[in-house]
Order: sequence, then structure tokens, then C-alpha cells
Amino acid sequence: MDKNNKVSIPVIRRLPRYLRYVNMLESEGVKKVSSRELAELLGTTASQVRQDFNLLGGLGRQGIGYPIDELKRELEQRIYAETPLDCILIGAGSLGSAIARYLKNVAKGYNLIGIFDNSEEKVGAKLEEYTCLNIDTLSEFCINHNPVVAVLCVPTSAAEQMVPELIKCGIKNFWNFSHYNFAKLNDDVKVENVHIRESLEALSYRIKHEIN
Amino acid sequence: MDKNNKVSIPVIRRLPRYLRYVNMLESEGVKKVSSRELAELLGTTASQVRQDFNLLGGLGRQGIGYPIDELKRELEQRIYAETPLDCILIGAGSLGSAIARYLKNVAKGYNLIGIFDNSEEKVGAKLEEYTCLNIDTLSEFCINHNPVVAVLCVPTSAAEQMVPELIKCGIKNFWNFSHYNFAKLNDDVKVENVHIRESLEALSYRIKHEIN
DNA sequence: TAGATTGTTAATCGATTAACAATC
DNA sequence: TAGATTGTTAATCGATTAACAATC
Repeated sequence: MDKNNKVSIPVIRRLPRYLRYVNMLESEGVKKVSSRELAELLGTTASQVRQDFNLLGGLGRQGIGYPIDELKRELEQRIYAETPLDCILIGAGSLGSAIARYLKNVAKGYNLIGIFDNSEEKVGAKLEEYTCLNIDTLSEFCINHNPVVAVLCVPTSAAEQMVPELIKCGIKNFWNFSHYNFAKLNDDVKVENVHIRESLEALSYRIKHEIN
Repeated sequence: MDKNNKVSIPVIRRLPRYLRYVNMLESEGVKKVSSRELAELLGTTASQVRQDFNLLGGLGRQGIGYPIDELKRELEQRIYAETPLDCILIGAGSLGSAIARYLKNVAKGYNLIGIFDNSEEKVGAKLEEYTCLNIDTLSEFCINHNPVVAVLCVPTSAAEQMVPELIKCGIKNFWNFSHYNFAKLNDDVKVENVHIRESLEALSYRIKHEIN
């Protein structure tokens, strides 16, 4: 919509961060903030803050700064879906359980509507008030409930099988904790990867080679 | 050590990915791979693969490609610590439990030596064969066992309190799942952030604004 | 030899930072 | 008015991609 096309991925990844700090400042009763102050809090530059906020539509005022309430409203309006996004979780292991809990109790803009697993011991179990469903019932579930996001908390090999099926079910958005590679997929499929292993290995690399 | 200073953060984040694919190819019995083939698998460019692999010290051979076994050896040698890095986990909630499990059973190059929490119900409980310890015993534990990495699976407010204490205990490396901001900290402190919330919010932004 | 593919330099692209006129 | 701070353009920086001689 309108000029959002301008917003690049690096900027998008910074917006939630800004929102966190804006919320923090608001809860402290702060009414306005300058790009310099915010940059200092975040450990970035005032230039970057201004460049980024500019995309939000000129909320700032010369000599004054940015009004917290407007920043918050604008950021929330941009980030959160108007109607919560219905999502399903695939994989009810320990990570899946943690993520289910997060989606249910913390995440804004999402609505967890089902949890699936393929193992006998998991199916039927309770997770956060959800009964874990058999993966075989997935397509039927999707026809009835039309989830828009799938959260992948399964091993990569399982994701390999699941993803084509999920896409067949009409799901185009993925929050991916597996290492399944969406690279060569359709352009209209959106994926946010959380690659825990790669993060941990980057850390050991940096420790070993003293890179900050 | 030697020419590793050259390796930039973006490259470091790609190395674990290369290693995954190299392992995959090896398990399929493949003996050599060209930059073009690997690029296709990963969804990147042959140029980037060659640039990156060049930093590993010229393993490739013109007209042939890169030998899988040497690639694997070199990548592993770079990424994993010679001696596993002793680490402690702070926060035994559902995410902490999942991460403990991962560190114990999956992660290479790390050795989980203790789990801490501040809540009465958690302390004394068993997680993956570890008995959850009281956070008050942290500094004593650190004096005795000298962990080198702390994994933060606590809320941001708890991290705010904990981090200075952990640093006082001599810990300089952090795998951070909280939103505590290390920005203005000492230069010799290394942090890898896994910001789940920000990833999820970036996804909803992209869905809302149709950005791929 | 001819074909393939590297290593590496050069060109391009995009993101970050700096600068400064506009203006509150 | 003077000081502060924005919005925005220009400069810089770094990362990615392209090109090609070297060589297996």
C-alpha cells in the first residue's frame, strides 16, 4: 500500500526494535524523543533513525523531535495485522511447545489455531489448551480454517515433506525454525527464518577467532 | 589467528550454512562440488561462494571444483572450538528447556555445565539430567567452573540485572534470546542475538505490506 | 587440446553515515 | 531571536556480483 514499497528488509527488521523502545519510553512517561537520544539507546546513529522514521511519513518536528504516541501508533499500525493472522504450528517438540506458548501468550497480531505433530505420543496431548492434532488431518483442517501462516518447528527432513503440502493447502507465509531451504520457491511465498544452529555456530566462530 | 581477520560478519553467518550443505553432500557420497552447483543449492551466486571459500585458503581446483572432504574439514575446524565451550543457561522456562535440550543433544562445540533460575518452583527441578540451580549460587559456581558462554533465556528485565553480574563473573560471550541491549558494552564482549519477537513482527509487516 | 572452473580484480549495487538547509 | 532537530540530499562505505586470466 502507498509508499511502503520503499521500505527495505533491513529497515523492516529494525522497526520492531524501535517499537520496543518507544513502548519503553512511553511506559516511563516520556512524551517525545529525538533521533539522537533514540540512537544512543539503540546503539546506532541519529542519521539512521531519521532515515528510517522518515519512511513512516514525517512524524518528526524540527527543533523538537518525534512524539512518542504518534511513533507508537504508526509503528503498531505498520507492524501488526489489522485482524490477527491465523497460524498453525507444525511440530510439538520442546521448541514447538515454547513457541506455542509464545504465540498464545505474548505475540501480537497472531492467532494460533492449531498444533500438529506426526508422533503417536504427541497427538492428542494438550499444549497451551490446544489438543495436538494428527498431521494427517492437516489438509482437512486447512480447508475448514484457512490458516495464513505456518510455523515450522520440525526437523529439516520433515519440513521438506511438509512445505509442499502446506503450500498446496494455500499457506504462503512461514515462520521457519528448521533448516529447510525455501530459496527456489515461488515469489509470493514469504519466509522468516530463525536459524538457531547457525547463530550458535557463528558465535563459536567469533569466539575462536576473536571477532567482535 | 593468521588471516581470519579478513572474514566479515556476513561471511561468518554463511559458513555454518555451507557446512550443512557440505555435510549433506558428503552423506550422499558426493566427492566434489563446484561453486555453481553449491550456489544453486543454497539459492545464492557462484561468485559469492567462491569469494567466501577463498577465505578458507584456496581449497578449490580450476576445472574441477572443491573437494567435499577438505571443505568439511576446513569449515569444521574454523567453526567449532577445539575444546567444547563450557556454557551455562540462565532461565529454565519453556524456551530455556528447549535450548537446554538443543545444547545437550545437538549442538557441537558446546558443553552445557549448569542451568540457573530464580523461581522457587524451577530450582531443584530436573532438565535434561541437569538440576536447575538457584541463581544466587551463580558467582560461586562461576568461580569453581569458569563457564565461557552464558545463554540468556530470561525476560529482558531479568537480563538487565543478570548481565553485569555475569560479566563480573568473567563471562564474555553471550547467546542472547532476551531483548537486552548489549550495544554500549565492552568491546571484548561477544553477543549473538536471537530475537524471536523481531523476526515474527518482521513477518507480519511483510505480510501486511506484501514485501518479499 | 578443449572445456570447466577457480582465484581474484574490477564494477555495481545498496545501505549507512554525514552534511546542511529548512523550520520549529 | 538563537538553539535544536528534522527531512533530505550527497558522500562514503561495504558487500555482492560480474568478468576474466590462470590453470586443472
